[in-house]
Amino acid sequence: MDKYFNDINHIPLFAGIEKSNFKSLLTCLSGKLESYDKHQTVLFSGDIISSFGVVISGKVQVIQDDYYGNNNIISILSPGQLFGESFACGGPTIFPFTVTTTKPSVILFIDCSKLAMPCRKACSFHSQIIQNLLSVISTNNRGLTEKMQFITKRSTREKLLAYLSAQARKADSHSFLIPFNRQELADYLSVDRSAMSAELSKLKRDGIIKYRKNKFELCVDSLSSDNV
Amino acid sequence: MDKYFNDINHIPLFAGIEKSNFKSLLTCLSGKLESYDKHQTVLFSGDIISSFGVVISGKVQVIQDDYYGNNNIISILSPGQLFGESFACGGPTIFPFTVTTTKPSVILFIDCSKLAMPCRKACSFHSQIIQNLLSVISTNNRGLTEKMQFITKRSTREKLLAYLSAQARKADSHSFLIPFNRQELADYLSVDRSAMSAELSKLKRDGIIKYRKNKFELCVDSLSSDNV
DNA sequence: ATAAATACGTTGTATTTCCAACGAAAGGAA
DNA sequence: TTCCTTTCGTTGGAAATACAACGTATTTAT
Repeated sequence: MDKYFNDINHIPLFAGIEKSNFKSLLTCLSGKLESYDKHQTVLFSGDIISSFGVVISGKVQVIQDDYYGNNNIISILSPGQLFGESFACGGPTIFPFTVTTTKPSVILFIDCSKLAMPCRKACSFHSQIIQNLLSVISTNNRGLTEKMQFITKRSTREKLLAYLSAQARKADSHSFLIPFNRQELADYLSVDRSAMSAELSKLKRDGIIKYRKNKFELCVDSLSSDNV
Repeated sequence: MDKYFNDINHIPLFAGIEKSNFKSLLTCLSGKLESYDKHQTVLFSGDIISSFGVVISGKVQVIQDDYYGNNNIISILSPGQLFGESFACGGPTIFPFTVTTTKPSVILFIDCSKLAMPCRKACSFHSQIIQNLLSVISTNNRGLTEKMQFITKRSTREKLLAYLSAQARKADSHSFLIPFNRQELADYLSVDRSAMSAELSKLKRDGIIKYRKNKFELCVDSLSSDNV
């Protein structure tokens, strides 16, 4: 069991937790460790969950099977990532996705209701975990909110400009690197890659942006609202 | 001051908190009440915040001014709603929106770092608040995730079908009511209203859905993945 | 170094969406 | 009732997107 916990500090949920405290923490939260083979189902869509999962090792997929029987991959999770947290933390809720392993995996389940309750021992790491969980969910939230701003734009051009200007703002510079290649950027903005590529060319031709590979630059002299 | 807190139980963050405990709770969390006139700025974009706001009375707007100087309304908040929570709860963070009042408003600010810490009095409502906050943020998260599933579809037809089948699943029935009129649905799915209306008609003509006003029905005999 | 694979831009066509405008239907107010 | 407002569906033209296909550059593997 110990072997799994060598790098718990790389897991955002356990940031700032002493490794020596970790076992008692698990007891305190009644964490449950489960092992799965490849292609096993961890959670079924429709399950009512009050605990969330932490991927300790392996790899799992979160899948949505819709009304028409199509399977959509919602996300692919690597060690350190959570699933079900925003369902379990709102009281027992129906979980609308199916979680399956794509590699042999070890998963830690933590009961949400145990979390918020102050434990008898008033352990210091207890409040740390709560803060971490709040932080993880909040970060997730910010990511979704930000992405929403881009995707809700109607045209590819607007989506690109919204995305690029947000990156420029973050970098606090006209020029900046983006962490995506073209296909990934297209997926992120949910547009067609080739159409996006064409639109990028047009933006360049129009003198609004410059780019080369994943280095982009917003042209200052184009900063009028006409372009958006 | 008391006048503001007559219906704190309608505020999700304070669900389950006894009104009699409320004052000591505020002390415990060092909550700060602030009053604003109409059209005052509550938070400036770029502010570093470690506390979030609870709209007690009035009405406020959350606005994003982008790189090109355009103002986009992110959300309009009524009493009981929060802002800044997913920024403040991830440690002190730069807040990328501007918050302004559109009516005279009273806002309660709560420091996030005070929340997670167990207080000296080990008050019971403290853990209740944490659970509530987790619940609020989680619910927000679920809403964003769900909406994302619809909006990331490429065509209006797919967006509609994804949305409608999700509603059908929630209602656990082929027929169900939706809480939007056409314009609101179009805004939610971020498509053009008239184009959406046309697409709805086409879906009806194709025998895939039936609808009248805001009552919709998915036709069972059309449940093949060909339509999606 | 060579070959294979991947990433990227371009183009043309078929679809789809947007946008503006209009009329019909439904609902509310006087 | 009558008038006014809002909601909704429809249509047509302009614009944008998706999709498939292809050539080139760049990267990775052998």
